[in-house]
Amino acid sequence: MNKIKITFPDGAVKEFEKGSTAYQIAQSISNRLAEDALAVKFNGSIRDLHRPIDENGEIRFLSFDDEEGKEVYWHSSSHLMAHAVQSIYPEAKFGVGPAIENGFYYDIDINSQLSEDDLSKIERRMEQISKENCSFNRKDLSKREAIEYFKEKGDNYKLEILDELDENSEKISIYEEGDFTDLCRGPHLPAAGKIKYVKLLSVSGSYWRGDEHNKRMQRIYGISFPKKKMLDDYIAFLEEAKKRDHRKLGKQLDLYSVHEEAGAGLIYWHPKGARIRLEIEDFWRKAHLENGYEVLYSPHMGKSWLWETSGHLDFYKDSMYTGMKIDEQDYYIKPMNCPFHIMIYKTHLRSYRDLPLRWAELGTVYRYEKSGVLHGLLRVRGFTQDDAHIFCTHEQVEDEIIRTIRFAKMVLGAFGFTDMKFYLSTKPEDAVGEHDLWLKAQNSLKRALESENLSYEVDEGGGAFYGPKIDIKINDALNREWQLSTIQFDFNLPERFDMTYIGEDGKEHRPYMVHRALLGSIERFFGILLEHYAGDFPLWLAPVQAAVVPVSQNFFDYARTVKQELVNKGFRVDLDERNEKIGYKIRDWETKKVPYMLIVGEKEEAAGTVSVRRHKEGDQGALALSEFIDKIAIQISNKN
RNA sequence: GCUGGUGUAGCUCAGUUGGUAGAGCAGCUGAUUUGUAAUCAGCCGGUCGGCGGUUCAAAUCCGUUCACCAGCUCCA
Repeated sequence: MNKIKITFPDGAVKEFEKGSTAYQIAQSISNRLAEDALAVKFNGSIRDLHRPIDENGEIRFLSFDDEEGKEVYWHSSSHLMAHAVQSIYPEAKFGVGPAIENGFYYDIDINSQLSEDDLSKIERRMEQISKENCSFNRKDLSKREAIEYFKEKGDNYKLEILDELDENSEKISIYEEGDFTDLCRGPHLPAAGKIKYVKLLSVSGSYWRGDEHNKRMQRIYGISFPKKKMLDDYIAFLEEAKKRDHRKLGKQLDLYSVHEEAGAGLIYWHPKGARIRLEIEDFWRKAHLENGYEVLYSPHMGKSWLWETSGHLDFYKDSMYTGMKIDEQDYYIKPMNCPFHIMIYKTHLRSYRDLPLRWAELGTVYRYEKSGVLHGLLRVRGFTQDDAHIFCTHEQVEDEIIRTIRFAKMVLGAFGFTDMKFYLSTKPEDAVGEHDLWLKAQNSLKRALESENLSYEVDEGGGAFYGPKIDIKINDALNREWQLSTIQFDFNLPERFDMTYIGEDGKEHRPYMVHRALLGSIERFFGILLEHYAGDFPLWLAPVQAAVVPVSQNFFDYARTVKQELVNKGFRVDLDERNEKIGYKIRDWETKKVPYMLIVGEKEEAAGTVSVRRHKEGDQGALALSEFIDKIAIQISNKN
């Protein structure tokens, strides 16, 4: 048989010569398809467009709109970049160069330190090579041949990779692109010419195989697109993200600070930042009390007994702040709240009738984070978790998980996060607890997600050592993903602290324990929220909700009565009594991102109105003060 | 923690080959009494991140330390 049958995505089946390439197949359908395709998926596996096809099967052509097509595009781009680097620095040796979520990188070993200027040099060289449109040619070698080849080149990195490849199961392939050759599994674009718009973003240090004891390499990050508009949009996105950086906005809006002299990773909340935090916490507390939780407070430190019992001193001592001696006893600052909640649990003999217990605390903890990982509010050394522990019976646990998921959706939704993804993490290798228990727990998490009709991804082996978990990630206004909520089983602590309850049968049983945080930490959540809203907080969170701006000193009296009335109604209002022109004041309050300005002058005083100016929108015209009050009261209750 | 980079006034930033620090904004004072994104003038403000060294002389060169930035690793 010299014919093969190819099935297309629309169900059509056509015959082709055996050994036809995917490119030829595409061409026979339409030249357009052949031009747009980046690679193909044949019988479920991705391949180059130019590899011959010898068997019947299903074919799908991948474009830049497909995640997989994008990956091929960016992976080929990383090869193009390496090619360009090699032509400028012939002595360069290459590590790995994969596609990543947004673009690609390549680890490069050269002696000179690369700068921004060098990046644009490499960029231009890439454009040149792209114009030459040299093709990516695949060659299949045996492992022996490949080793021979890279030995000759003196390329130890590739030899090291080859060394770990399984001789039998994998055919080794290399790709040639002009005079550049690289060990690679592929697939690749047909030719470099498809890579049109390239931006090299940064260069930074990395290590061979990510191990700091190994040789240091330089990693160049870049991104590329087939259309100019796509690149422009991406660059605009980067600029927007930079503008929203919470560290920048935090300073600009006077929300928080960190002090070199006082300790890295420790956050100082200024009045306006604290005001927002207060609103977040008030909402949080009220929501918990309304949803069957009770609120606890616990100490910031405790004797070493707590941490020996919990196991933290064994497992996590390096992340705990050094203990201190008080009355010949060792004390530690708490890195988590759980043992304290367990202490409260154990103050009574608990009955199955008491369960479930849902105990929440805004608990401030301290963890030693390595200096290099600190990052504004997102990674700090002292932070307040919106922690809760649910103690329940085996029968109750599934309902409790469902309740928690619903509650999380409500709480996150209040902050404008409605786009969320769910992840189920299962048993890791170094787990504690019986396998049976794990399976049961994982199944109840799974059933909870499914009964709520939530689609989720499974992270095999991604659970904590003490239990499986559900994580919730949200997408912010720039469509960036952040992990906020986590719901975790714990098989470890109930055992270690010997927690029990008396069941219906009059016997002692071990309660189930579930940890959960919805916002994660208040600090980190605040940073994410700040970037999400770009500092334009909704009215219910805004530290100053309205500024009363008199046109001149003649109207200060009226302005004061306006302010007072709003303050009496519980709104947060500033009065601008500065001796400045109105244009100056408006500009100033706009830059402070205050949601409303109330301009008052002769007309307003005579009519008992205020001229309303909405932040970013401008003049809204005059309203009677009472009308304005009604309007914002509604807005606040809708959390807009 | 590791690699590279950065650190100058409250903020944003200038500062030539080493000769002893400057702008704009903010702040203060005065004039102006203002109608929807910057009124004018004057003044105040800096151990040039800290410590140590080289030098007649250091913001500038060297060492060290702290902090920040990008990334790596890590994130119970």
